[in-house]
Amino acid sequence: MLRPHDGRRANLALVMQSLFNESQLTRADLARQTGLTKVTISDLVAELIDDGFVQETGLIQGARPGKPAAGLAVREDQHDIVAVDLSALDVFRAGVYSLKGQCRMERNVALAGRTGDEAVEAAFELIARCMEDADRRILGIGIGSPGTVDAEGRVISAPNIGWNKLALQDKLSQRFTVPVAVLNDANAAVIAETAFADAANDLIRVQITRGVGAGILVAGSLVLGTSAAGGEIGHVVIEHRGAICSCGKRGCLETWISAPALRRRLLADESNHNSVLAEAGRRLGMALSPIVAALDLQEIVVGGPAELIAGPFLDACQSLLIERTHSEFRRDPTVKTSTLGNDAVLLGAVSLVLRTTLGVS
Amino acid sequence: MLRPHDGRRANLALVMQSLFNESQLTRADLARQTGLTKVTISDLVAELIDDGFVQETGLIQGARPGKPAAGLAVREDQHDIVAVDLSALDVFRAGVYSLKGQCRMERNVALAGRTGDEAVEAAFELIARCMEDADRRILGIGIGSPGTVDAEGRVISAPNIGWNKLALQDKLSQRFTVPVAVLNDANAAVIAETAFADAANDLIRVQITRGVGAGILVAGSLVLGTSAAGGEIGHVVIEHRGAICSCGKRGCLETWISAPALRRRLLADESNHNSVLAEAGRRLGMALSPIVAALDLQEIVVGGPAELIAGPFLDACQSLLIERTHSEFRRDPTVKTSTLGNDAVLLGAVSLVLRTTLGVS
DNA sequence: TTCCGTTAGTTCGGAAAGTTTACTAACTGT
DNA sequence: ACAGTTAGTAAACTTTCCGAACTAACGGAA
Repeated sequence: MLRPHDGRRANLALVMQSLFNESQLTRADLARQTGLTKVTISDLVAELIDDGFVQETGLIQGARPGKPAAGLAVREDQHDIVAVDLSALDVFRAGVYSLKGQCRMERNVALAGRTGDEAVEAAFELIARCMEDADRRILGIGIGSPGTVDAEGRVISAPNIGWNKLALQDKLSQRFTVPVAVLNDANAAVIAETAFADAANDLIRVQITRGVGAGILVAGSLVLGTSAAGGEIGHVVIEHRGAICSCGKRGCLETWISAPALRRRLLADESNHNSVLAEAGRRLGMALSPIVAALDLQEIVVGGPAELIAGPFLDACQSLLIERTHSEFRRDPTVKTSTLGNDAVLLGAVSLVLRTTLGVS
Repeated sequence: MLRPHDGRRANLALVMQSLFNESQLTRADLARQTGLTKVTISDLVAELIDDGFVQETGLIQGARPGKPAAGLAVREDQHDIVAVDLSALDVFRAGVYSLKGQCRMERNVALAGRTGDEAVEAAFELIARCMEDADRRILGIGIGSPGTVDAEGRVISAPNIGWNKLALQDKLSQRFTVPVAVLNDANAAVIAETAFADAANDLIRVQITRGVGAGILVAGSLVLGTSAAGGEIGHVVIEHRGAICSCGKRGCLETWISAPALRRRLLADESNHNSVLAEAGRRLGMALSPIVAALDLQEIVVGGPAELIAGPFLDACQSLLIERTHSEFRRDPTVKTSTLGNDAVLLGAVSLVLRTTLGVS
């Protein structure tokens, strides 16, 4: 159902989105951009100023007739966001971030082999520490979790931490008074690319670590999938002659290009460093080409160890992708390394909170 | 921007959607299903009855205490929809359809080699004939066109018919007074499967004719893509050792499994009928497996000549898909033939009008 | 047979949100 | 000085939804 209230929220989000896109706007600018009337914009802006999300930045003097306009900008000194990355093997990372994605505090906790409820407890304590140390109001808590996470923030299955059907978002919502949002780590990372690295709105972001996962954006929306397994491309068989995978199948993408698999291959064939990497890049391209064509993607972002992916690996991946999907009706896709480094998931958690609370993406 | 009016439209759509899903509901049922209050529902229903979209079907007598409820149902004798399929090689097909997808009139026109503006003219005349012959108010005109079609209903490129950047939707809107919506044929077909054949909301539908195309639904939304080329999987290279394709590449999916290619292969190897078909089915499975995994799809629908696709072709496709994407976290995908036959695009055009005018999908 | 509880639906007054219209404020250029 | 232009606000009105109280119609128990 849609109450008048929801329309208001959508329009507030529209204003915030415009203000996030440009560094400074006037009420008149906002009216023109959004299509709402000046009156409504004034009212919306007043509410946003009241809530501390927007501030006036003084009069804008211009060499034009008419009353000088009052500048408006996102206010960054009132609210912060707690972002959490649970995807690393041995450490839970968290931080207090500004609305624009600047890290203001960092808090980590070593996992030391803890799994199941103990790991949940560790995450709770880490977040509580962030909340206590924060010196501004916390807009919300965003979390990137390993495993499959459904639309309600339940971790359906995360074998490495031993989580099963864990209602993480619900539990955290009860414990903390601010909004909480949980997302799969790869999905968090992909929204970070659009929010903080100017990536496209139709995008796939592949993360290469111990395994291989991906997050997919279609028209700016995350692909969650029927079983919350959207983007899980690590266990697609690329060629049935490959090595046996931990999942039981043979020749999964992970057996070709996961970081450990790649390092093994490099050790086994030290003289042909580049050709080993290029071969792996082509394998990734084989997996991606049907996806790129089907979703009509122009941009692929890859995250992972730079010494593995930057260079021959991505070059070969892009070449093969173009070779296999070139069409006169579409621009050829480009394959880039992520510029967000190790913080992609954390920034994704920030973006997640911005999405769910302010409607900004 | 979102005016109060838009919220109203969304709530009207919500009511219509519920009424489309079940054959009969009461105002009280609608209030419970939608979350809106009885008062609002009564108001919305009154408007829908006024506009001829809903009718009361008499009191429902039940063995329960309380006032007997008045049944409500979608009214089918007031509005019809004009659906058009421009995707066939030599004929433009059109029809007048009821809101529930029943064909009430059929009108076709032989193309006789006409292309470009002449073909546009032929389509206009065909639609005009349908509008004149219709005996009920026309809710809208829905069109499935070959080629790439963008979100504004412009045919970006349809080589066979000689159309380029043709603002088909705009032109038709100016000529006819009712809403017009244009969609790519494969995209029309896939929304028909969910609307009229009970298919899932996450779905890919592959059409095998002279070429190979697909329509993709993610969470009920069509994948249009950056260049309006979403679903265009016909020219993904499956194996570089294949035949040379009309697009210039080698080993495109079309060279393996398009209807003409398949028929050629069957003729060339008549003794191994089934294994030729199974081999082709596996090729389709190779193309689909990364897509199925990435989008977490559980359902694949294939349309095309039954003598080619029903049987070994689809069996092999499904086997290979499961072989390559099986995961303990996901149900294995099923591959089905379309039950809509040659009318998939026409029914998709009907569904398109229902989507754009009533918000029903 | 009466009366109470239950369910369906409407009437009425009010709150929220956005619009139109008319206004004030403050500047540029002639 | 004054006309034209742009930014922003004030007041009245419209649309839309809701809560509370109401009417309508039924089954079942006293």
